Amino acid sequence: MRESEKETVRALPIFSGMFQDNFDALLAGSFLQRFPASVVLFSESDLTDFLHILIEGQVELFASANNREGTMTLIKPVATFVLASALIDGAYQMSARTLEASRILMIPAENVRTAMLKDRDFAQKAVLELASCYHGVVRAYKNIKLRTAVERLANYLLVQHERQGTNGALVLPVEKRTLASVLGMTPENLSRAFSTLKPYGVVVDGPNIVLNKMDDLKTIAKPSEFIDAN
Amino acid sequence: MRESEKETVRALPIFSGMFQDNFDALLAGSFLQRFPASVVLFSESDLTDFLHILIEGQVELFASANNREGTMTLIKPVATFVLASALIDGAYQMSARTLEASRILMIPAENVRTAMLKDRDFAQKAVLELASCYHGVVRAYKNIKLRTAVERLANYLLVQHERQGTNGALVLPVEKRTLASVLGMTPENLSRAFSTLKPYGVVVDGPNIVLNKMDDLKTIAKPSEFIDAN
DNA sequence: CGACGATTTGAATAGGATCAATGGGAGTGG
DNA sequence: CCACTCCCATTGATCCTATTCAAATCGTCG
Repeated sequence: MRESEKETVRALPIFSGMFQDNFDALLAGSFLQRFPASVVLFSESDLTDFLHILIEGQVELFASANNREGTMTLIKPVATFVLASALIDGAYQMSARTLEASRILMIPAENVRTAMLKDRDFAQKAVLELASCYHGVVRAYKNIKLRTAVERLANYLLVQHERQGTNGALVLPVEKRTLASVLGMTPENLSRAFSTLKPYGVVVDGPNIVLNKMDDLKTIAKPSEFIDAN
Repeated sequence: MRESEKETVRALPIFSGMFQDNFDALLAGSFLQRFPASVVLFSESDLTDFLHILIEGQVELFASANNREGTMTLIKPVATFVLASALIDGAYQMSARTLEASRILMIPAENVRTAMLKDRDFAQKAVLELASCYHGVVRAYKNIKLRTAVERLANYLLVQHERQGTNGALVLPVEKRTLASVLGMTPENLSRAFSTLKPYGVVVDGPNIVLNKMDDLKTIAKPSEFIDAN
């Protein structure tokens, strides 16, 4: 890993308060690796060797069962993933693949567990991160259990709209087929869900979305502070 | 709290390795409270005042949106709940109600955060507990996203069957209406799912279930190590 | 140009929910 | 002890949501 990159990593919130010795020990045996798009990084049954930190690119965490496959969540830079698995020392529980060419910092799980014990600041931040991830999955679980497909899409659009500046338009950050999987539906059904939202002022042109009737859209979406990410 | 009860609590795995001073500080301001059945303990929007530990009884964590309600998970003694919320110092994110008369140890969330910083053994165990809860929600999320209602029921029966001794029979530990909510379906649909499983050797008599064709049941259930709890 | 994959649309089907009605305990009060 | 009530569970009928299968369009890339 280059020195400049090491400094970038060092500046990440989760590492920023660590003692230098502990940080160096944590990164011993770590490496920053480049992956092309559409590469499987690990499978849910693999034993957790590394805590991953996505520096650049995009990663999908997904799961399979029967013959079905579903997106668990999308990871965007800069963020850790599979922290829980790295702490528990078992299987990853989720599979991962790159959606774009990506750079990923891979830290031996063993080092993470050691650092948790040695460095109080790191332990504190890792715990908060983990608790936050927990609430993230809880939100996703509520989302799919308590809402219909159209409601999930409507709320997704509202969240993206806010994140992208609340200016009446937004751009889908992923392919529609991936979005469908994130929202727990088939690509065909996503197409139809967009059609259903047309009377609510949702205009679709490829990845470009315009929201013309925010009030109507919110009426059908019924957004909830405790489901939709801030 | 009585001395005998305090000792029971002290012996719980999550506390067993704590220094006595830290344990005493953690329990300062805590109380063990009795609740009758069907009482709401807190709502998802409430600020997290306490880490809860269910000593006796049964508790349901649930969530609401639109006009719908869904069970997130059931808590059985002895187990902590809302650990993540207690660490983050925000809203509970889930609501809770007793399903039976219950005794619950309530520890001020502030104390938990302090203990995490002061006591390494407690911090270590709390982190593992949290990571384990995280994987629990991930499993639930996979379960509902990748399986049909009948498959969820079939796998639920297989898990309960193992937990209860793998002797060809099991007893449902909750009312069917609650089970339906846990499995993400309506009570009517649960009834029909049981009917669907009849040709697979599932005989239902109230809460008593007999499994006569384990192989057939497994064929339709397609159990997965990474979805179904051990 | 031609192949491939993403997206959309249509038609048919399956999975679940809703509404309504009935039967069956458990608990209550007379 | 019995009648009554209430709630759970089951069953039927119907409706709605979402998936599947098929086909057409479109854009990208070699």
